[in-house]
Amino acid sequence: MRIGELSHQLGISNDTLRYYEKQGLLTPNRRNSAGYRLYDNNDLKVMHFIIRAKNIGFSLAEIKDLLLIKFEKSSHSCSEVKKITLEKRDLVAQRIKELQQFHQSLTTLADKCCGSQHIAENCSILSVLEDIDDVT
Amino acid sequence: MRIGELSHQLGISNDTLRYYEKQGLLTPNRRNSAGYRLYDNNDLKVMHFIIRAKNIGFSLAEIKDLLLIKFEKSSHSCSEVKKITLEKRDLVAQRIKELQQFHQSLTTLADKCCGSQHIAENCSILSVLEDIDDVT
DNA sequence: CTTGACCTTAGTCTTAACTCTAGGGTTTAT
DNA sequence: ATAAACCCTAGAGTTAAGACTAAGGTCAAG
Repeated sequence: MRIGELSHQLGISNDTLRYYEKQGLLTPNRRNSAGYRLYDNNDLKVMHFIIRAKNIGFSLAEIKDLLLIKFEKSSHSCSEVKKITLEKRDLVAQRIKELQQFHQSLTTLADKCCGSQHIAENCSILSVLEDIDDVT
Repeated sequence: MRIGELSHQLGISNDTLRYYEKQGLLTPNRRNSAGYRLYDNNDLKVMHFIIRAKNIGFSLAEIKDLLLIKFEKSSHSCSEVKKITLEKRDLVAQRIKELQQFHQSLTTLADKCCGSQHIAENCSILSVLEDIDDVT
């Protein structure tokens, strides 16, 4: 498929795809005679991965690292790969924990807010900061 | 406390604190005779909140929104506040789900990688994209 | 009473991640 | 066969979130 079709499927712009290519994230392996980029289904999958990683908060440079994680036919580099992967995973786990705390904070806020009208004057993010700090 | 002490406690720069003030996130309520900013313990708490929200991926503009969430002495605005809060919370929940999927993907990758030597040639992020897409 | 650490504002610079523009070639539908 | 829709490259512009600089005021120690 050409760039327009891929970008449309992904809901991103052609410019973004070309930018990612420039950053070394995804280069389509073929061009047609006119020089148009030709993407395949694997490219689509890779882009899904990239977009997901980006939403999670990885930078393009980090995503490039992730995409470059590969077994290099030696057990040495393989264990290195595993180490990197587990480090990234721990990072993700840490973020999950933080998000869960934040989720709890917002729940606390929503509960205080309007749940019972008579404590409505406490209805502010600032009023739950202590709860948040307790969790942290 | 003055700006230097606060920034030191938080592990951020004075510039960042002044920048946040410019963006309307946190303005210390007092200055000394020389014009130095004077922060108190509540400011410290608010900054902890801001930093946590930022780590989670909220933009400064969004954090400002969060900090402005307040009960306006009318049940109408209070229900509005609750709506906004729950929307933000849903957003956080969505991100938690995505992160969990990503965590699973990285686990799958690490397991494939070096776990048993004979499948080591599959040791690449790309080789688990299908698993990821199944989850998605 | 001066030296060094700290603070002020205003303004410029940087980086990441796009986004847009100009100027041109290609494909497709009518 | 031509207009509309698509694609190309190179390079400039934009935004967020700071970091840095200049030029100066303040404060505590020796």
